[in-house]
Amino acid sequence: MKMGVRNDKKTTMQDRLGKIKTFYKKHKRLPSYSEMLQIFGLSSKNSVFKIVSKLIEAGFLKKEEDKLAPTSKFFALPLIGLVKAGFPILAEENRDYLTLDDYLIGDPQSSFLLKVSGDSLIGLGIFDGDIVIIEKKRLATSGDIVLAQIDREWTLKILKKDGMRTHLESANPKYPPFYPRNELEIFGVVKAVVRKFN
Amino acid sequence: MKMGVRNDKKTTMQDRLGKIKTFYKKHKRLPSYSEMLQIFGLSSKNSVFKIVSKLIEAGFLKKEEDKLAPTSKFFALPLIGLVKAGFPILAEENRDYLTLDDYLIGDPQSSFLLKVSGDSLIGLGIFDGDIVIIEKKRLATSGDIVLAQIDREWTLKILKKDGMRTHLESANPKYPPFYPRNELEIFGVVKAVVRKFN
DNA sequence: TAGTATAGTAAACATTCGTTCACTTTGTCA
DNA sequence: TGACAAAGTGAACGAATGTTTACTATACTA
Repeated sequence: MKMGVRNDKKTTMQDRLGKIKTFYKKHKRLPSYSEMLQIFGLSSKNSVFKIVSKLIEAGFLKKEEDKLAPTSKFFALPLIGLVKAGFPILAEENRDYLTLDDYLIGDPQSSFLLKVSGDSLIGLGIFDGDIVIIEKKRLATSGDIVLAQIDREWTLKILKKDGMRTHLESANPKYPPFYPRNELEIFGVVKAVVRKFN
Repeated sequence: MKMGVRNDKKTTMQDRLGKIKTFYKKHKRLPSYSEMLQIFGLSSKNSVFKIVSKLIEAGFLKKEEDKLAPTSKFFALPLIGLVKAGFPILAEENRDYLTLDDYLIGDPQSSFLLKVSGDSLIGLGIFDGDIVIIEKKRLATSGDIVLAQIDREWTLKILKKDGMRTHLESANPKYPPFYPRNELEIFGVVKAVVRKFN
């Protein structure tokens, strides 16, 4: 059996990669070679050296300027498309990889999260309790979901520019459009929404 | 003005923290002290040493077993609640911090992402093009959103157990419930959903 | 069964690491 | 103006780092 060998090797490698991932998740950094010694239960640094070399070859780690660092493949989750009837839904090939943080957050410096309350945006699939990622900015274009202060009251709504005037709308037929009496100040634009089940 | 001093200091610190964050985002690791020298444009390692000490005090970095590592505050985005009329929406105090990856992904090893196609779950706020986080498992409880194979066809639906029988439902009145002719095999449970706008 | 690649051990190495000490410069407040 | 804290410089240090070389044990292949 030709594949037997390669699979055994692979599982061991995956095991070790898993141990490194666990370490990384806990410590937010890669273990040093000495630490890998303990993690792997080995006793020669050269063993670690070889293992790391293979992980670099496999594309999970990399070196830049002699420093070891994880690649994006190290973090990313496999992203698959739902092929209607096809089988190879979890096959190794044709996989994309995606890191949620990178995918969702453009500029971390100017972003923050907001826990949504209310049902005024259910039409856009934003429910009570969802968390939206907001990018701080004072300008937005018509159709953007904005965090704004309308006549001193904070709200999360859809920005609509009809000619000269600007107003806010809900995504729920229950609520009427909001026309500012005096001020309408925009503080940020919703870039993404996330929701956890259970 | 008492605050003037502290604010000036803070911005400098924030600047430097920002530079470290930028480095981290690019290299997926913290810069060494020598690298910080370049990043900060300084020329004595001891300067870096002092700066790092302050960042540790401020709670952005930490040491464990003599190794420098970022804290969760280093990564996290501020999470705020929408106080109806209150002002201090972006105030430093009373802030929660949240890392999306940690928040959304429970067990990275057994999780993968799936790009949703179709409108069968719009009732749950899961739209065409959204990405769901799925945890691999073969068992689920009634009400879970599951990735399943029903009579050889892959689908993402709500699992319903009515007594002995098990079937799948949509979250869209357009579609009828699906009762398996022969087989119904569960492959994973949807733990979260994310959607990017624009 | 002999041959050979794979995995691990052991010791030695220069390099880089973070830290400490002593000193200088800058800026603020009384 | 003088005093004092904050911010930065420069050199020196032991300790830990990743890498190399040489050797051993295991296991698959022919």
